Amino acid sequence: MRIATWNINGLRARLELVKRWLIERQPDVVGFQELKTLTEEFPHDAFLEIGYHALVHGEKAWNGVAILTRAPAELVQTGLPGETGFGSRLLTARIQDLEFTTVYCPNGKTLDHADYQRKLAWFESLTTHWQHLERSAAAVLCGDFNIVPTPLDSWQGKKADGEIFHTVAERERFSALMGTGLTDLFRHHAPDEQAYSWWDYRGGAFHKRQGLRIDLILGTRAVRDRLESIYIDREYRKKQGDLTASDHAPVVAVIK
DNA sequence: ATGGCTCTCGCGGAGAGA
Repeated sequence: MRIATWNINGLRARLELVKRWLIERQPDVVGFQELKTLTEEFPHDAFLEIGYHALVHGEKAWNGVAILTRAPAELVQTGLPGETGFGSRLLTARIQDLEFTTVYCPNGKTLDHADYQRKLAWFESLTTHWQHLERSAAAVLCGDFNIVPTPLDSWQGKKADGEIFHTVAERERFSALMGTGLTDLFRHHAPDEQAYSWWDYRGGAFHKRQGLRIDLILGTRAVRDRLESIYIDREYRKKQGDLTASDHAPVVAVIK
C-alpha cells in the first residue's frame, strides 16, 4: 500500500500536475494540503476519471485539505475540534483497517505575530485530539507540519535554531505530539539523511539544495512495523513543461 | 538582507506562504 502527503499550493493551479503524478505514482491513499478551493468546487470528476475518490474539507482562497483513495473511504473527522475558526486544516478517513489523517498545520508567520501563539495552541489541540483516538490501531498522521523537527531537517542546520519553524516552543509541541506514540517514518527509515520536502520559490533555492523537511508522514507502531520504504518525490518539485510546481514535494511511503 | 516567487481575489495591488 502506497500512502502519500503533498502540499500542492492551490488545486486549480496544480490540477494537471497532480493528475499526472497520481497516474505515474499510483498511490493508494493521499493527503493533500493547501487546496485553496471551496469544498463544493472540488473537481471530483477529474479525479474519478483516473480512479480516485475524494473526501474534501475546503475553504475559499486559503488552507483546505483532501484525502484521495482508490476505493470510497469512510469520513471520520472534519476539522480539528476546538480550532475550527483557524482554517480548514484537518481531515480523517478510514480506509480498511487504516485510520488516515491529513493536516495543514498553521504557519505562525513571525514570532511576534498573534498567529504564532495560535499555532502553538493549535498543536496542543491536535495532541489532545490525537490522544482521544484508539492508539493500538494502525493510524497515519501526515501533512505539512510547518515545524522543522531537528537541525538535520534544515539546510541551515543549527544556524536556524530559534527562527520561526525552528523554535524550542514549536519543537516542544511537536515532541508532545510524537509522545502520543507516533514515529516520523522518514527519519525512522533514514536516521542520518539530510533531506527536504520544501524549497523557497525564490533565488533558485531548490537547485541550491536550500530546503526544509516539514512535510511528514507519522505513524503508530502498527504502521511503523509495516514500513517498507519512504521517499521524497523531488521530481515533482520541478516544473514540467508549462506546468508549474508547488513549493513542496510529495512524500511517499510504502507499507506492507 | 529588507520576501528576490507563486497563489488567490478580482481587476490593482496586496496578503500569505515558510
